[in-house]
Amino acid sequence: MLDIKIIRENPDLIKQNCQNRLAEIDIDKLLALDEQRREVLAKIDDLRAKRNASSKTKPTPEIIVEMKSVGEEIKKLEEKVEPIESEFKELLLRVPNLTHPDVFVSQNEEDNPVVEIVKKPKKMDFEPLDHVQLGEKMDLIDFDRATKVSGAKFYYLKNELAVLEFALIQYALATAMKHKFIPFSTPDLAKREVLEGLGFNPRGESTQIYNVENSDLSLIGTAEISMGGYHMNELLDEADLPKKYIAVSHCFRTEAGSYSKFSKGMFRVHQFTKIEMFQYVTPETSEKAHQEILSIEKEIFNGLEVPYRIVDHCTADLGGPSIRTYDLEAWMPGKPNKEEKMGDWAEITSTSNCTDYQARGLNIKYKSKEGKVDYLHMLNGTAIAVGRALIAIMENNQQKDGSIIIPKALQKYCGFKKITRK
RNA sequence: GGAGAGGUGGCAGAGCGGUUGAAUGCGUCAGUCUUGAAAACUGAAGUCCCCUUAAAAGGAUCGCGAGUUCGAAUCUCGCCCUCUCCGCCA
Repeated sequence: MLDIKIIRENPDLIKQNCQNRLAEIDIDKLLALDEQRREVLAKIDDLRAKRNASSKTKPTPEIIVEMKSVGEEIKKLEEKVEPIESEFKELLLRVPNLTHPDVFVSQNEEDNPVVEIVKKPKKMDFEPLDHVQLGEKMDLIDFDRATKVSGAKFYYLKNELAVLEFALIQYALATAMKHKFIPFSTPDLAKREVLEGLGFNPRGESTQIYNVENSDLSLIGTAEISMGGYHMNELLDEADLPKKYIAVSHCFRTEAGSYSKFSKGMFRVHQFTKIEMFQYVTPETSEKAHQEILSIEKEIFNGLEVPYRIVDHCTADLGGPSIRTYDLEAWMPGKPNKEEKMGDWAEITSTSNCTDYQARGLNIKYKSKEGKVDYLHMLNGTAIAVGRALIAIMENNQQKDGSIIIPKALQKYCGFKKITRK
């Protein structure tokens, strides 16, 4: 969450920021609620001071009577603040983070500037199949039985593709570990307070999150949740920063109301495996850490030999906690673009600098060498989202006969160089 | 799932209705001493809220939430978590 003090002191800036980011939040109402709650809280504090003072001396019968009424007054005021407080908090949680000054301001979500086309798509001298067709032809994915067992937007990986999932995991872990990231395998469920602290809204109307019945647990949509919650309510030492983690988890998303035409097959599903980078850093180093995560993402996808480009989210497309987000978009020859032609760029990774927004929500601080205590900065970034990486590899590396060449970097982890069928 | 014990400051650990924000030890920081360090001695020190240019004052905080009471770390209830034993299980 954002610091209420910043909102109090810069209401116009915050309003403009909300507008740029398509966040419809009534800041005036938030500030009015803030004022109201502080006013009542001040009264409560005064009454409590009175009570505390009296309970330090021996109580006379008269004082006991007087304090009894003070107690009732306090209770009344507490009941009065309660709804104000909860409405205030609910509103505050929805205010997005500030925005990095270099982010392109646009209210159109499609306006993400392309920073760099790192590897261009290669021309194919045959009509490429999409990953669904390839999966069927080479017996690698079973959508129909997944639908039978689990419903729409699930899949079974089969044969070489099942092995490739684990090869991708190992490759992603190994690459990040070269950069001193500590490997993790995480819980796939997390408590509501963790989700909320990180800026996810598990019970909102259009939530992407599955909740577990009769509990306050949710299925995580990303290991950002399990790794972001990892240091909740902790005070870290600056000497121990940065904390660099690389985590494997399953990810679950309801994908309520999402398109199907442009998200065919394995592209947008309810469950997938993802390897995620996460960093806890000092405020001064978070921009550098963000660039580091981006550069590791590039290293990983250079190794996978996939054509890709980098985009820098515009204000309209930024998630609430992030001040800046870069995506890697891979070229997918089997994905139709808006003009219905085959081949389009599609998001395969995303890295965000969430500065102190999540740290404030989860109460994670660090103690500097000088002894100062402050919220630290938190960043996340995809190493590999397995499903989408597989799509990119399959569609770009397919041969005319439907066989698929495995990138060299993966061969030592999966033990084969090509997927072929007689 | 059943039985028992327990959750107190950075850590360990007292306190079990009123002057306790909390003994004591360890650790941390500053000072004295020392060429320097260690030891010893002296002193400082939690976090959050509110109000402030600042300081001071005030409030909250002893797992979380509710209750009893003039007054709760201390009593009651609910929840969460940890440990020991039993059962079950990959």
